[in-house]
Order: sequence, then C-alpha cells, then structure tokens
Amino acid sequence: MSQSLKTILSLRELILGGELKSGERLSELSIVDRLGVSRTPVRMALVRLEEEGLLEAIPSGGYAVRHFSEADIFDAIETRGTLEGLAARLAAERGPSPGQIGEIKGCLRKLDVLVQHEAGADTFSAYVELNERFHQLLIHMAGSRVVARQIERAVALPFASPSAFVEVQAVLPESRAILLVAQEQHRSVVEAIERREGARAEALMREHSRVAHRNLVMALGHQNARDLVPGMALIRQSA
Amino acid sequence: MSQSLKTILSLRELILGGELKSGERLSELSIVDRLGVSRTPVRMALVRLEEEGLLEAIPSGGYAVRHFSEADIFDAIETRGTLEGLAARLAAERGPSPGQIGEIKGCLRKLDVLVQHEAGADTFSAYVELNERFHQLLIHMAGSRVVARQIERAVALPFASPSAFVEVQAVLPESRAILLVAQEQHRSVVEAIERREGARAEALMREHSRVAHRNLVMALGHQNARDLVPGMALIRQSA
DNA sequence: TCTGATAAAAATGTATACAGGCGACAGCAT
DNA sequence: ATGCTGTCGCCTGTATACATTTTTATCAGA
Repeated sequence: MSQSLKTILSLRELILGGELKSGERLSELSIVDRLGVSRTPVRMALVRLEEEGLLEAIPSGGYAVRHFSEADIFDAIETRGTLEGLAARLAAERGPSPGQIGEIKGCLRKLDVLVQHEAGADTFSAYVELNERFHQLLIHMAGSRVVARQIERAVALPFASPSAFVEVQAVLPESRAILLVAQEQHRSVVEAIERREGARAEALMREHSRVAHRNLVMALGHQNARDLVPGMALIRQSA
Repeated sequence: MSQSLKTILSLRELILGGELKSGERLSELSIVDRLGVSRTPVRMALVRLEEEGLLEAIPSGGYAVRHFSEADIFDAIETRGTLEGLAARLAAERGPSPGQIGEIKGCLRKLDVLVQHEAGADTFSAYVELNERFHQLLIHMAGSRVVARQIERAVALPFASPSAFVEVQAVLPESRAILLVAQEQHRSVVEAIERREGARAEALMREHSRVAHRNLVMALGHQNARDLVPGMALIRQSA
C-alpha cells in the first residue's frame, strides 16, 4: 500500500471518528508526527480529502476540518436522491441489457431473503453490502460514466451514502418496517426500469433516498444512535 | 500568483486548446520542461485536474488526458440540468429573500435588453457574463452549500457549463430565436420560484439545460462551429 | 490596561535528491 | 524466426531541505 493511500485512510478515520475536531486547522507537520509519513503524502491526502468534502481550504493556506449542519446533511441526501433518480430514469429510458436486469433481480432476491428473516447481528452488515451492491448496479444500468462519477462524488460525504443510517435502523424499533418499505422501493424501481417507465423510476429513487432523511431525524433524536453514524462528530449547530 | 495555480491554468489551457492530445500520457518532467516550474506544483495541478475531470489516473501511475464521447457531453449537460433543477426547486420551496428576488430580477432585465437588441460582437460576451451571473444567483437562492458545491463540480467539465455553447450560437442563424427561448425560460423560472411552484421551477430549469444539448448537436454538425467550443478537441468517436 | 509594532516561531509553498517499479529493448536460446 | 529473459532507462512515489508568508507572542508606548 502506498504511503499516500495509508495517509488518506488514516486521516479519514481520524476525522470521522471525531478525534480531529471540526473547525480545527490541520498542520501538516502535526500529521507527519502523528502518522509517521513525510509531508508529501500528507499534502496529497489533504488535497484529496478536500475534494472529498471532509476538509475545507483556508484562504491563507492550509486546511481545516469541515463541519456540517443538519441542513447540510439533508441537502446531501437530497442531492444523492436526485442524482440516483437521474440514473434510474436514464436506465429506464435507455433500456439496460437482459444480463443487467437479471443481475439486479438476483440482488433483489437476496435482499428479500434478508428482509424476510428476523434481523440478526450480522444480518445488517450483509444488508449493507447488498444494499450498496443494488445501488451500484442501478448506477451501472444508467450506462453513463459522467453520471456515475457525479454520484460517486455525492456519496463521498459520509452521511450521504445509501447505507449511512442503516446501522441506526438496527437499534430502532421501526427498523423492520423501514427495511420492508425500502425493499418495496427497490423492487418497484427495477420494475419501472424494466417497463421503461422513466418518470416513475426517477420518482421512486428520489423517494427512496428520503428514508435516509427520516433516519437522520431519528438518529439526531436518540443520543445513543448518534454514535452509530459515521462522521456524526462533524455536525454542529451553526452552519 | 502561486506556481501551482499558474500550472493549473496553463495545463488546462493546453488541454482545452487541444495541444495535449486526448489519451496522451502526461509525464511530469515533460510538463516541468514545458512550463518551467518544479515537479511539486505540477503534481498538485495534475491531482486537481483529475478531480476536475480533465485527466484520468492511469492504474500503473501517472495521468492521461481524458477523452469524451458525444454521449458523455449529453450526460454532463443532463446532469447539470438535473442539479440546477434541484436548486430551482429548493429555491422555490424555501422561499428566497426579497433581496435575492430583486437581484435576480435585475439580472433578468439586463438580459432582456441584450436579447431585444440585435446581436453584436461584444453583445455575446456580455450575454455570457450575465447568463453565468443568472445561474449563480439561482444556485445561491437554493441556499445550500452542498448543492452549490455539487453543481460547481458538474460544470467543471468545459462543455457542461451553461455558457459552453453560447459562442456557437453566435454563428448560427437560429441564434436569436434560441436566445429568446432561453430568456423566456429564465423569466419563467424566476416566476415559479417567486410563486413557490417547486415542481414547475425544477422542470423549467431542466428543460433550460437542454438548449445546450441542441446546441451541441449543431456544433458537432458544422465543422467551423466546433472550434468555438472549448475542449472540443477532447471529443472522440469511441467512448 | 489596551493598542500597536516588531520579531520570532511556525506553517505552507517550492525545489530537488533519492528509491523503487514498470516498461521497453536487446540479446540469447530454442 | 520466435519467444523468453535480463538489463537498462525513464517515470512516479517519497523524503527532505530551503524560502516565503502567516501567525503569534512579547514588549514598548500611550
């Protein structure tokens, strides 16, 4: 593994874990001391994490840990939903190959099995994996590098990911119900795409992203749930 | 001006001007020889231009000039339209301040004057400037840092910008008509936002982006028009 | 005590030296 | 003649030294 990649991963973990407080200026040398790599890979990592949205450039030079308001997270989720809606519409309009449809239907079936059974400890991690896979397949069906890239950037923010709040669901009583609704949306989107119903596919995918929004509100409510969301330490009252 | 910024600007110009052919691998040292700066700012510029979408990382290391298909440009425009549609909807739903409404209406009036009069040489550059300003104001009215940032990234691709094909319009006979239609869309979007009609504002902004799509087709048709579009040298038949 | 300037300390921006890896080319063997 | 292999060279990744700017702390004066 390259030093740059190692630095990126370490820094991201430190930021999301809340060990680097938001608003705090990150000096390159302090990171050098902390991680034991030279300044060059540190600088690389800082640039990439700024593009990723976790850091913000200070006008006079250097970087600071970015902080987010609840509204920012709401908007990030809405943005992802809008872009995934675009992907779903394009997939429907362009008509994916039978192979792609078969693949995503297979993914649906596996998700069905998980959702039907009662939730266990490792069931959720399997669900996260399959859920991510479903979203990946859907993006792939749109058949556009440009759209895929844009979505990649949108989900780079930790709480914008389709699976950001799944861990939270695990501790909530409504979790089964939410999962069932989400899975129904998955199924409906695939159906819409298969029938070339672009507008329906788009609307469904947008609405699907809003389960994350509901989960956000719940996560902010229950203090014990906050710790389960990656990057929750970055949230401040002020924008 | 910092060396890094100078390198970014120079490299971008070289790429968009077609002096660096698409697919060509960029060796750091060759750029050092060409621009007279050291490797460090060159590396910085390469990373940033990759994030911007002009370069792509080669798996074995280094960067190559990216190339785009007509479909890529279509999708980039569609993506921008979708995100600007989101911004318009949010602006409508959230209700911008009277000051913001007044500001964008002032912009509208100035555009009206330009569009009414016959097109001159510098009229178009003034139009480009006001058009950019209109889109900026609209994004600002959405009141979301996250959405604004995402749109910034979407318009970073040279031909995805709202003004990418305005230069082309100048040499086409239909230019006046297109400008009138676009201006009508501008006006309608502002009206929709003012009336809190989110769905209408969104739909209008999406459709508005599609004038760029039509211009793209025309630009690809007329060979003499191709040279007026920045970054047209990056377009290849194969994806 | 507060304000201002000045100087020191630190941090970033830049240049360059060093090391490891990947690819190309040539030579040898089959 | 063709395929394999070893070596050479270029290129990227990394480390570090140097310069310039920014920040901070201290001290003098009002």
